[in-house]
Amino acid sequence: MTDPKPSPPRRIAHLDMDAFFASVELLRYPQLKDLPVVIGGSGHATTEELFAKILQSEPEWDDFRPHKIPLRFFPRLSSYVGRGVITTATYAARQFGVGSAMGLMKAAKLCPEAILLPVDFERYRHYSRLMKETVAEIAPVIEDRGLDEVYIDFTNVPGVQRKGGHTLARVIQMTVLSNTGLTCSIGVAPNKLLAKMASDMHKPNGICVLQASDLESLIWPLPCRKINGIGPKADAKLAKHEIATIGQLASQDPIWLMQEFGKSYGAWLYESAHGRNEDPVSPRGEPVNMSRETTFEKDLHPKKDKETLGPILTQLCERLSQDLKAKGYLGKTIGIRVRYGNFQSITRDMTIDAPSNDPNIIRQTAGQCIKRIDLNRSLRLLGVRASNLQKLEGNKQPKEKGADKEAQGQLDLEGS
DNA sequence: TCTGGGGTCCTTTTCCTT
DNA sequence: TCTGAAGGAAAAGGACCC
Repeated sequence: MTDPKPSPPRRIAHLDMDAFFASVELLRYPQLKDLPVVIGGSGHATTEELFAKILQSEPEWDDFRPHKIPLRFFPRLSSYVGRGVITTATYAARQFGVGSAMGLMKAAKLCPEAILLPVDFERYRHYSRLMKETVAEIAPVIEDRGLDEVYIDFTNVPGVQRKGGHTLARVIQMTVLSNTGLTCSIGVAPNKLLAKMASDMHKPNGICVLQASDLESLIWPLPCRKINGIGPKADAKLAKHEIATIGQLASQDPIWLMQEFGKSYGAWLYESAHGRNEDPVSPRGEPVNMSRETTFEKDLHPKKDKETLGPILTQLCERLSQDLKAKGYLGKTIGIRVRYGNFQSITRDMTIDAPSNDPNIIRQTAGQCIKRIDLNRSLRLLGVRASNLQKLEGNKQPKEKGADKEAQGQLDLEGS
């Protein structure tokens, strides 16, 4: 007997919001449209706090509505002091050579007049939820890929047959626009790998439908880096072998790729270059780890700056504990991450007897981990991480062990 | 010279137990 | 008691993503 109903060929969509952070900010501050705006930095005030301060010194100004705030009140890049990078920049800012991941001090030299807005994750999360709820009402099988992206399984959604999914994608695009005020780009293809590349092809506000037969004409001419999973390292290694395009990658001997890049990654490279990918669209499961980290304004020395570092570590542990509690998890393994002045990062972990989300236990364990690093080199970054997570059932809180005396602000750096 | 903060996933190394 | 092999778990590191 044969299968009564052969499963239909997969149709997978990838939805990517257009310049998400910047677009959300422009919804709030439309007066910034067409101006150079960068979003980023770290540790500085929210825009609300900034404006509250500025408005205090301008008693005649009493219209607090965001879209009424005059341009002169917006903070400029030139006035930013400290470390930090640009998370995203508007097109007008990019014309000055300013772009994502660039240091703010460097960007300030290129475009001092650019307006600098702090990252407002709360607001982005709100729009992200709105977008995902909108999509899920039309096509319920979605996979979360961060704030501004989702994969959608179109295969069994009514209407997918029309124009290869183009019509359905248009419906989603229009509904997202109407519910959020934001535009997005959608790619539709036989799998996630190709759908992701397709969504990038007609940006912004575009739709691109790819068939398997488009591989040679549309995918193979693209640079290898366009494959989601080939980063700067792999790309540089491919370039050394004069493999620049996906087509060139596809023509390599798979055995050679596996020898050169490892069995698993090499095989994956070969399959990807041929447009093959069977990954299902699956809703994200439980988180694997949670962490909090911070980069210091200037490098701190574990011994000389002990009084400064201690409270920072304690605060990171408290924030991590709050995160774990808010999401209902316990961590069985607690670890730290440090980055030295030369950007080298190292980690130290420790598995504890009973999983916990207690700030004192996290602090105590992190202190033990710190003892195992080189304490004679200055640190640029310090982070705390909980992994081996276990879901907390109901509202049950774990029995708290006695608070450790050294958990209250002193950096635990010396051997006992 | 500059290089954030969350994450996921994978591979390699180290440590422990038998 | 020592030694070595084997296997698994934990720790460490790295690449990648948004």
